[in-house]
Amino acid sequence: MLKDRFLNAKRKLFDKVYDHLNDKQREAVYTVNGPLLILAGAGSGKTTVLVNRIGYMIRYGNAYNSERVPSFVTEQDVIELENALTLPKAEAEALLDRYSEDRVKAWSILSITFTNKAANEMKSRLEKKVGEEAGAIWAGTFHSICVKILRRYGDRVGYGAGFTIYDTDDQKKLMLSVIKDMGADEKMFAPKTVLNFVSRAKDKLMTPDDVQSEAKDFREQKMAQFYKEYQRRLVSGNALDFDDIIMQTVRLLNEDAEAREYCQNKFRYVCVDEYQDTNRAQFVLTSIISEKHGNLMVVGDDDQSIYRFRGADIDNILNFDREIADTRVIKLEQNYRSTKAILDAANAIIKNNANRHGKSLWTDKEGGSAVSLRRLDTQNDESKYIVDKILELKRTEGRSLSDFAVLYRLNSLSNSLESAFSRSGVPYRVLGGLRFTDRKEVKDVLAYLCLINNPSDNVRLMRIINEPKRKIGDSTVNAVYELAGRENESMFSIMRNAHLYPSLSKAANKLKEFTELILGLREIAAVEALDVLIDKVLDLTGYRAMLKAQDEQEGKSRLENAEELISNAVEFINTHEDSSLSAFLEEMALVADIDNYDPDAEAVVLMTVHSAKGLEFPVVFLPALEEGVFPSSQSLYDEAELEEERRLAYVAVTRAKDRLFITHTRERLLYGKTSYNKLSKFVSEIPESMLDIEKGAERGANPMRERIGLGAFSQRPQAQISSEFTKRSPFGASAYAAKTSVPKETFSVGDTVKHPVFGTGVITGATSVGPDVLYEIAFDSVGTKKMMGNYAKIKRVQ
DNA sequence: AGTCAGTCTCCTTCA
DNA sequence: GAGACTGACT
Repeated sequence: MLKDRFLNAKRKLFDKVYDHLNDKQREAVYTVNGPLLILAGAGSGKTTVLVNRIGYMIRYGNAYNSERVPSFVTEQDVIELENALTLPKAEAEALLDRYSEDRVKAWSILSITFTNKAANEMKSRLEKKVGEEAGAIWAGTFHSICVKILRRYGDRVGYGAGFTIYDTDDQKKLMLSVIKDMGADEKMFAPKTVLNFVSRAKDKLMTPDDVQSEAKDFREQKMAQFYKEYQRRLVSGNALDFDDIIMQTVRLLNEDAEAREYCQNKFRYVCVDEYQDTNRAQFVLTSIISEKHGNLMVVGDDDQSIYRFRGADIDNILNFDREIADTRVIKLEQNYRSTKAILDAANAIIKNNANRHGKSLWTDKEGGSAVSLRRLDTQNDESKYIVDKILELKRTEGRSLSDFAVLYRLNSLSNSLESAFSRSGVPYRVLGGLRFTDRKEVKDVLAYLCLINNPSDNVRLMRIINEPKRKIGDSTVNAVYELAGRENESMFSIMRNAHLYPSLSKAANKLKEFTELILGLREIAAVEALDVLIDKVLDLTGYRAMLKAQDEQEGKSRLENAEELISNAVEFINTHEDSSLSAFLEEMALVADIDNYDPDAEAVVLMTVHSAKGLEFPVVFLPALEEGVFPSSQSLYDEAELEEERRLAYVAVTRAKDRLFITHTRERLLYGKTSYNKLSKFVSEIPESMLDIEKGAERGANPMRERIGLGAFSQRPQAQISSEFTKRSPFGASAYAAKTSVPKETFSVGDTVKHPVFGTGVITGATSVGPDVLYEIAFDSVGTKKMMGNYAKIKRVQ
């Protein structure tokens, strides 16, 4: 009796303390023990749940679900609890402190995210919620956490504590030398392709031997060999690439009992965010760490899994509850971000995917403006339409420029938008593009620092040995490289003794000079602070002088970038206990960009849909929703790829809070080719009743209409058809054929056609050539042919 | 060693 | 169509 009353009152009071959350969110917060999968739809308050859950664990342990009644509890206490419902929240919270159970120690929590940005956001929100104790939580990215573990135990799997991390650029250089040294043609095997192959293998924890034994053909055999040699060189240089950071940590935890037990004992509670983005290696990693205590919580949204191309395995989230026994699954489907009109459109799109858990977002808000669809003639018209619309909404709805975002599938689509914005003088920012640490000058200076830190780093040495020019040409570098390989020494040590090698005699002095420069800087590094060191590097290597000598604009901004590194160093010294050179280099290797996206800056923001994931904007424009662009042409004939594109479309639509504008164009210049694309199938998946098709907008080829014999533009008033259709319509505008200068039926990418000789095929390209169209047609039996529309005897196949 | 013209490629991205 | 890259030339 008393027990029931107590438990009841306690739980009621908890529900009051967390009454800013909905039922599902609260259920997630209270579920502390055991495996937990939270399927969090877009805008469903995922981060709030994560933060509140950790706060709850630390403050109350498992109090809500506990069935225990503490022995001290009297009827008085129960009455106090029952009456506490009217208390202010802070007092109710304090009262519940008395009934906390198995409180979780902050240091036993491991919280993993994908990006530094997310990790930092998590840290600062935890600090607000939990206070000082939050500092003890291990919150970081997969990579930063694994590096921490490897710095401690890496020697058990052959990595000295001072290991270096290779970025994509370093990897490319290393792989190129592997391919060349193994006598293969780098045109047949592009380093990028081989690296991608290696990266996918490492994502799945496959060693070179695993890959070798599974190789399907000669090509894969060969790439497995490159992988093997590439890996050998990484290890001998005490270096890891990004994928190694995860894979070698898994290997360490599998092979070394002490390291495994350390992690398993320490991290009693493991939380993983953005779980739909994890790859196999990351799945295994989190499984091992949480194996002992079984408290693994993962949060994600299978409908927002958009990183297949970089190894993310959607099966991790789809099968989590099947792979891990007794998993509790909680779906967060209430959306607090978008209007009903926008959510309905998003649901209409995503429900066409077969491979998903199945969620449907809802909101208790009613209405909202319908999603707008507009068709324009060219991409310049499209850009102008967007700019004009923004100015119009700014005027009529009093919106700020920071309310608007333009999200596109391809970076190259930003060009025409950018010129429209700058022509009209509307402030805008393009996100993405070249990152700070990707700039050549920044990489060069970092390469100097790496070499100072670790002189046996051949890849970095080759990067800067002749930068600025020291008259050490390729032939000399190659000679050093070969000697180093033969003598099994680093290039640096060969160069120090250059005079001993006859083949280097001519360059010996210059090589020696270079090593002395680096050794001198090493001495400076030992006594001076980081910022001073970088300044000296710029001076003593002649790098600063080189940039100053360059033509004004370019050199000046590049020098600014290089010097920005000094500010980074100062910042680093101020915020880190260990401000050694190696600690700084590690930070620079792991931290992508200083995140400078300021959501309040008074400017329209332009970015890819991928980079917009996790963000939200009051008004969103989605240009180029066309077949072949979005969905991209590479995905048109592959169901899994197409589902991925559909998820991307879902992400795009769910970024919008109030208004969504979709546009497409009659013709588009892409990769130097004019293409005529149909409206994206994703837009066709939205019921017409949900769309506000603006005057002049059309739905494109609708299979239903074609079947019943209506042209795609049959509803279009005749008067408006004039000019833009005197050319040709991408939609097979047979109804207007007589009006156009091209008397023949026209086709667009994706159409199936029949040729009297070659049989059936699919249009893969359509380029306007004077008054005619040059089609590229992939025939089923004879491969791809190019033919002119006016002369080719091709017919549409239904 | 540096310059220039011709060639090739081209999606999305984080650590 | 732009940018990266290559190879030949000075």
